[in-house]
Parts: sequence; C-alpha cells; structure tokens
Amino acid sequence: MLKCEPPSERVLAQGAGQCPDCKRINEVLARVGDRWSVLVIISLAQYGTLRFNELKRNLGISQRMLSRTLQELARDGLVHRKQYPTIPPKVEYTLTNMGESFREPVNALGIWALENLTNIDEARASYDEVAD
Amino acid sequence: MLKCEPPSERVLAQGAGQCPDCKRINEVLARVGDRWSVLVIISLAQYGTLRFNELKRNLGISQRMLSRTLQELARDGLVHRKQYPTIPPKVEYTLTNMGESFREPVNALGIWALENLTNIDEARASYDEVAD
DNA sequence: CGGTATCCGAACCGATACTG
DNA sequence: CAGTATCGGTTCGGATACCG
Repeated sequence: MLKCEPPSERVLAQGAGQCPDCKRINEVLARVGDRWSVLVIISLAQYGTLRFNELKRNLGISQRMLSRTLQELARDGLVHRKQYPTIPPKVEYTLTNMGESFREPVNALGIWALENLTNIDEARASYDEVAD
Repeated sequence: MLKCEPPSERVLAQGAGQCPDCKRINEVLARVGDRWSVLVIISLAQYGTLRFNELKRNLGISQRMLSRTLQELARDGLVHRKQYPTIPPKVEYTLTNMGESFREPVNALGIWALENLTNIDEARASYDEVAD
C-alpha cells in the first residue's frame, strides 16, 4: 500500500517539505504521467509495433509533440526505437519490457476513465448548476 | 480492453482526427490526470479525512495549487468538501464514492511508479551516456 | 517518411501578499 | 485556518516551414 505521510523532522530539516513516497511518485509521474505518453503506450500496447505516422494518425497528436514524447519515452526506457536506413526512412516503435509492465496500470486507468467520463460530466453539470 | 484505432472516415470528416477511445481517455485525463490530483487522492485514500493544511503539509504543494486542485476534484465529484462555520474556519476533505473507485487504478499506478523509478533513472543515465 | 527549428499564444505553477 | 489575488518565469502544444 502506498503511504503518504508527513515528512519526518529530518527530511523537513533538509528542506524537502513533502512525504517521501509522494515525492518519488511525483518524480515518476512527471516523467511518464502526461497525457500523450499514456496514449502512446496504450496504442503500442494494442498494436505491438507502429510507425511514426501511424501513431500520429491514430492519436491526433501534432508532429512536434509526438516526436518529443517518443524521445522521452525512449530515453526513459519504456519504448524501443528501431530505424531502418532506407529511403524513404522507416522507423518502428515498440514497448520495451518496462513499457509492457506499465501497460497494466495504464490500462486500469484508461478503463476507469472510459467508465467514469459521463459521471464526471454529470457531477460538473450539477456542481455548476448549484453555483448559479 | 482499450482500443486505439484510427478514426473512421465519418469521424475524420468531422475534423476529429483521433480515435474515439483516445479522445475520451484524453478528456478524462485532462480532468483528473494531473500530478496533484493523483497525490491528493492517494492521501485521502490513506487517511480518509484531511484538512486543507494537513494536505498542504503532506504533499509539499503550494497553497494556490492545492486550492485549485481541490476545487476541480470537488467539481468533478471525486472529493467531498465539508465546511464547519467556526472561527477559525475548519474544512475537511474526503473521497466520494467515485473518488474511492478511482483509488484502485491510481494505486496501481503509484505502485508501479515506486517500483520503476530507479529503472527509469538508470535508463536515462545509460541513454544520456550513449549520446555523448 | 520522419523528423528538426522557429514562433507564439495559452496554460501551469510557485512565491508573495492580502482577507475573513 | 482556509482560502483569494496578482505577478512572473517556465512549460505546453499547435502551426508552419524546412531538411535528409
């Protein structure tokens, strides 16, 4: 079970100012927690291998953001990039083992998201209605 | 299982430009997918009830961001806000039923994050080393 | 095809000061 | 105690143009 406890005196003295677990979770989410990363991983988890423009078409992401996202994911060891030195160039992306292991928690999150989108919309509508 | 498929001709014709599931997942992640929301939910899941400054201390979040995050979570129906009209004021936050249901996927994500932080750091170091 | 480079407005987010 | 208001630096992210 995750813990989210107040920082110890010692940690506070170092100026950290947050619970150790939260700090670490925060670090990881800062790396792989953004929306595009999650969607890229979902796509690769489903198809196994995809080329740059296939991902671009599927996700509706801009070229710049896809390029940046894939670079980050490759650097973090979640995605493998295979380049064929042909003309025109061909680059294939797949999940690494760590990327595969990320698939399950991400899938759980995605399924929850799909199941609760309408609930959230309803809660919003009701909240905003009261605010009138 | 989540699907991430190219948009249909019809969807493309409407200018959507991304797969329906991804679009919806994106919408939900835009609401509850940011780091502070996740950490607030982890905290409340552990403690049940927390006051504003308790959350602030635990998470190392700024006052402004905590205020905004809690407002959003309350509006989206994930967090319940109970205010006592005393002086000084006292406000308690708890998870709603939907917030509780979010706990499991979030917990899976948090555990993965803790387990893989060092892996990611190593992958980064090795990636950056090659780039020299 | 698979990028990179540049621009630019929008959003994020912490720091600080102030309020009931 | 539990916020709100304002400021300013950083990042996000699309649009466009160009390259090998």
